[in-house]
Amino acid sequence: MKEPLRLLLDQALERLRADGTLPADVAAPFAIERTKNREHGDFATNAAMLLAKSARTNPRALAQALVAALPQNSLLAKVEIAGPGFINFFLSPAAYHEEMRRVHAATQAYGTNRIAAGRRTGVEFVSANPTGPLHIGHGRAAAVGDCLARLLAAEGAQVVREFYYNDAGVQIDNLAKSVQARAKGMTPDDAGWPADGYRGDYIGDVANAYLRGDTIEFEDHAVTGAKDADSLDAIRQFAVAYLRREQNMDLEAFGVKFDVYFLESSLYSDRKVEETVRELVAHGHTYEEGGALWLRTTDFGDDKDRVMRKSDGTYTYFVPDVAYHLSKWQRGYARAITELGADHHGSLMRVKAGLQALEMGIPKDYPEYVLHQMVTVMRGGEEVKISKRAGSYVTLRELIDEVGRDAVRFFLVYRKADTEFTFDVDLARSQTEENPVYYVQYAHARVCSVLKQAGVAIGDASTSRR
RNA sequence: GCGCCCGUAGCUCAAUCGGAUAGAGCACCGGCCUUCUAAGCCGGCGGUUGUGGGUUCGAGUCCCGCCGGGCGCGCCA
Repeated sequence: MKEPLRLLLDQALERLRADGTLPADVAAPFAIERTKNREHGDFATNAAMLLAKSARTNPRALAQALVAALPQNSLLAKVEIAGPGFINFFLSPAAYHEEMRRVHAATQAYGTNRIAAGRRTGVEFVSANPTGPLHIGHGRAAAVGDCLARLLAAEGAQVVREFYYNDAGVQIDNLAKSVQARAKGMTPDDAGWPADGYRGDYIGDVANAYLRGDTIEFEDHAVTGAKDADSLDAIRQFAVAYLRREQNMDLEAFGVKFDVYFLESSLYSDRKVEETVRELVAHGHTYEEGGALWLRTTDFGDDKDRVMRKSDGTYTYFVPDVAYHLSKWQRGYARAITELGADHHGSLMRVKAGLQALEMGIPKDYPEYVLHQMVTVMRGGEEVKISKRAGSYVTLRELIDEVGRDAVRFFLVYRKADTEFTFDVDLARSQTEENPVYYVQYAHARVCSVLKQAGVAIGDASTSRR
């Protein structure tokens, strides 16, 4: 509806330029907005306020001229000038009828546009380490990231949903050691339990499956438990496969599908990490000190330099992260969006600094970050504490089973991503008007009922599960 | 101590690029069931936008200080 209004205004402005009311060369990025207040009509524009100065008149007088110059049309019932020089548009019933016809004709495509037509856009989200079941925080990431991807697609972008697996490195070692300890009959409170081991009960499940020789099938691989508690390598492979499959099942239950699962380990096997380091060294943004290789991130706005290669020869986590984001650029993502928990915001600066230090013409704001704040779970009026000691937390799967997929997704995108959020399980489950999900469902039921009473066939839009 | 995010009605939160009288839901108070679901509708009450300055025609929004909360600050990820 803004487009026809903009067209009318453009014509009016053209007339004013033609008759000399406005200088021939002025243009202003005026806005057409929905009004906040019904008394101000349906839409309003600030055009007169923005152009008054160059017309050498006051906003209200210019607004008068603009309104007088508007072409005749059937969309507008009334046009008023108000306040400091706003022009308020009141739509005619015919305008609404016309819009209804457009909705009906466009069906699912209604409201989409081509702003980002064909633009290759990578949206990375969740990216949980395969070291345990997904929790509510991952759920927020999944819901926010998936909505973002859908919105971008609705703008015509060519969206790729991407999940980055940290399947190499210390955390995975800790996982393997934990499963091994379980397989050897230890429990987390025993003296010999790995120092940074994972303590959750699921570790025992993984160990049992491994010892039974279960076969894990996922993403067209299959891994079979070797039953050998001494083979840390076999355990690692099995455990990662087991937990990746679990996470994939959680995500599927949540209605989120990824196009690319990108493995950190591939960055090593494809020599991308090496290549990245070589380029950074070649461009002179590194130095050696204390047996370690440092990246001069302070050249790019960081508050201190960061170690890239530790004195033991291994890389710190952000180096593959830079290599990963470089690969996004090399794979042709004109736009890359990385959705992260706010507790990782410290890594933003490093990754961006790394990309800039490569001197490959990657834009300064690449990638774009979307951060979400922490989620806490309330049940029975009390916060459900995450027990680090027991390794227990409320899993995404439990929440989906308990309150339903759509309700969980609804609540997780109901608030801005950058404010902390408390998920009240009892509220989400309640069948009362305090539960916004219930309220929305009721509205849907009423619409269906009205259509039924009217004898109108219920089409795709109203029977869609979405 | 430093960095990032947040602070708006009793509660949970909106407020588009800095624009009009800061809006919703819940809660509370009052009205409304012979016809589409009362799981509802209508009305009312409710605000020093944490606080003190600044910028300007105009600030919840931008800048500086302070107060309060969260997260981060490793040759961990």
